[in-house]
Amino acid sequence: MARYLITSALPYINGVKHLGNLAGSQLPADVHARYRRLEGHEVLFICATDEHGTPAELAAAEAGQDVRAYCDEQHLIQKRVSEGFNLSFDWFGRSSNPPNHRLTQHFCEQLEKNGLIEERVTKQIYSIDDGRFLPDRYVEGTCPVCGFERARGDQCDNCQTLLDPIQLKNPRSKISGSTNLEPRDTAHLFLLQPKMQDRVRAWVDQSTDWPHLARSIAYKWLDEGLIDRSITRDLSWGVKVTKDGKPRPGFESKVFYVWFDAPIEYIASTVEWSEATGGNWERWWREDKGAKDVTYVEFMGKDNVAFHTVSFPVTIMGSGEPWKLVDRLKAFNWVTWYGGKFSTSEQRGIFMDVALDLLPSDYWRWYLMANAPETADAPFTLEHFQQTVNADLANVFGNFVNRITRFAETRFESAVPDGGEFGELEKKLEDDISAKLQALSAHHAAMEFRKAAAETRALWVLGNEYLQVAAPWTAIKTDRDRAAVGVRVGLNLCALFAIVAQPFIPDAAGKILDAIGVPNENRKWPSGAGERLLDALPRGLKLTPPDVLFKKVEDAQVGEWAARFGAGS
RNA sequence: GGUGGCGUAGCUCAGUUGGUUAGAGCGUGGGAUUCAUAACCCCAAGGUCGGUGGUUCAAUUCCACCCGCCACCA
Repeated sequence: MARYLITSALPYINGVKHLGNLAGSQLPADVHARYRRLEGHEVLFICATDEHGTPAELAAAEAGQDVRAYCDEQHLIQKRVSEGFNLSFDWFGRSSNPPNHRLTQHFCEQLEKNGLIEERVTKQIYSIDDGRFLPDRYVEGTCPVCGFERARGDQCDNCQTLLDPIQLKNPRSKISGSTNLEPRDTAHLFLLQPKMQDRVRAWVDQSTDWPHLARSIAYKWLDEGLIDRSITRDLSWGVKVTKDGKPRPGFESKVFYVWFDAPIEYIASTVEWSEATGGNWERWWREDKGAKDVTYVEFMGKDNVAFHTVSFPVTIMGSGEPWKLVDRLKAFNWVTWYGGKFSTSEQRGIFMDVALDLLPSDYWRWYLMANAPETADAPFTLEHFQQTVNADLANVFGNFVNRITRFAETRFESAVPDGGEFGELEKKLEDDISAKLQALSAHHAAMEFRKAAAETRALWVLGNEYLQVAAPWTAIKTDRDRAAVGVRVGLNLCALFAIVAQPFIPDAAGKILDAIGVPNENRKWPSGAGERLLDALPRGLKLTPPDVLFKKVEDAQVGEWAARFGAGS
C-alpha cells in the first residue's frame, strides 16, 4: 500500500466553471484518486477555491456584494456543483480561510530570512476617484506606439507591445472610467527568484518522469532566466503582509499577490481538512514528519504548468524547510466549444451547473475522459457527445447489463445460477479479460485517460462478444447447464465491468453493484493474478435487475441544446 | 514577434526508437441474430500519414524550410 497526495488546480472563485475547466484538472484528478483508492492505497485528494485578487473584488462589486459575502456564496455554489459531479475531494477548501493566511505569511517570512525577499519602491497608477491603486490590466488608454485607443496597461492588444501603465496616453480607470489618475510611489515585496534558479533547474533535471510538455515549459522559463517578481499588491482583499508575525510597516493596505498565495492553499486546504477531521496534515506535506513515502501528483491545465514547475517550487525550496514537492504531474490542453472558446458573456458552451440539469454526471464524466484533451485541444460538440454516450454507455455497456440481468430474471429466477462447467470459450474469455485488465491498470497508473476509457470500453465489448457466442437463450432450449454457465459468467462480467468502471462513472457502477448485491469490500480493483474473475459471485445470489442505466440522448435534445448553448456559432 | 505543441481514414484520435498489406471507436454499406435500450455480434469500403526539399538501400516516422491551427510570454 502506497500513499498518494493528489491535488487539482484550484478553480477561481469567480463563477461556475465550464466543462472544459472540469475536464482539464478536477475530473481527471478525481478519476485518478478513485483508481488509487480502489487499488487499496491511502489517498488524500485536495482542492479548493482560489478566492483572492482583483477579479473577485470586481465581480463582487458588480454583484453588489461585499467581497467576502460574494466568495462565501460562490464557494458554496462551486462546492455543490463539484458534489453533483461526484468529485471525491477529501477536502474542498478556500484560499481565503485562516490556514492559508498563516502559511502564506509563514512562507514569506521564511523566504525573507533566507535572503530571497527584497522591498522595493515602484511607481504605480493611483485612481483618486476609485481610492485605490490600479492593477496594470485595469488601466486603459491610448497606446504610445500605435495610437490604439483601448490599449491595456500591460499590453496593447492592437500592436502587441508590452507596456507599463505609466506610458499610456489619456489613461483612465477601467473600473470607474475615471481619468483622475496619478502615478504614486508604492512599496512592494519582490521574490528574488534568480537566486533559486540553479536549484530549481537541478530539481527539474531529476524529474525525469514528468511529461515532455511540462519539462519543456519549465526549461523554457529557466532558459529565459527567472526574474525578481513582485508578490504583493495594493488591494484590501487577500492575505495581509506581516513581519515577525505582526503587520508589516508600510504594508497595511497591501496583500499578497494571488499567484503567491494560491498554490500555498494546496497545503492550507490540507490543514483545513485536518482541523475538520482530526487528520494529520504534516504526514502528507512535511518530509521530516512522515511525508517521505508520499507520492504527490498534481493535475492542471497547460496554462498552469509554469507556476507548478517553477514558481511554486521556488517558494517551497526557498523556505529552506522540508516541504513535499510534486513528484508526478499531469497537464491538459483545452476542451473547446466547437473549436472556439467557452464564454459566459456570449452564452457559448455548457457550464457545470447547467450540465447537471441536462443529464446525470456520468454522461459528462465519461465523454470528457474518453475524449480528454491530452495531446492537443479537443473540441466538444453536442453531436459527438451524443454519439459517444449513446454508443458507449447506452448501447455497449448499459445494454449488456440489461440483456443479461433480464435473461437471468426470466429464466433463472433472478439468481446467479449453479451448474455446468467452464469450457474453452470461458477459458479464452478469462485470458482476454486478464490481458485487458492489465492494460487498463497500466493506463490508469500512467494517467492516460483516453486510453483507460478505451480499454474499459473494450472490456465491455468482450462481454457482448461472449454473450453472442455463448448464447444462453439458445442453449436453454437443449442444455440448461450450458445456459447456466453463460448466465453466471455474464453476471460476473457485469460486476467486474462495474467495478473497473467506478473511476469514470461511479453512479452507474454503484447502481449495478447494488443491484447484483456486491458488498463494498468486494468492489476493490482486481489485482489480476489467480482471481476467479468470472466465477466470483456466490451461486444462488439474488439480484434485482436495474432499470435502464443510460437513456439515450435524443436528436431533439441535441437540437434544443445546440440552439440554447450557441453550438457552432 | 519569441518559445512550445499540434496537423494521420467523413469525424475524434492511436501508432511508427525509419523497414513486409498504417490502426481503433464513431459514422457509412452488407450480413447474422432476437436475450436486450431497433440494442448486440460478424464482414467490408475509406487514408499519396499538412506541403516542398534533403539524409538514407528504405521516411508517414530523422533534418531544413513553408503553410494552417492552438497555447504561453510572469
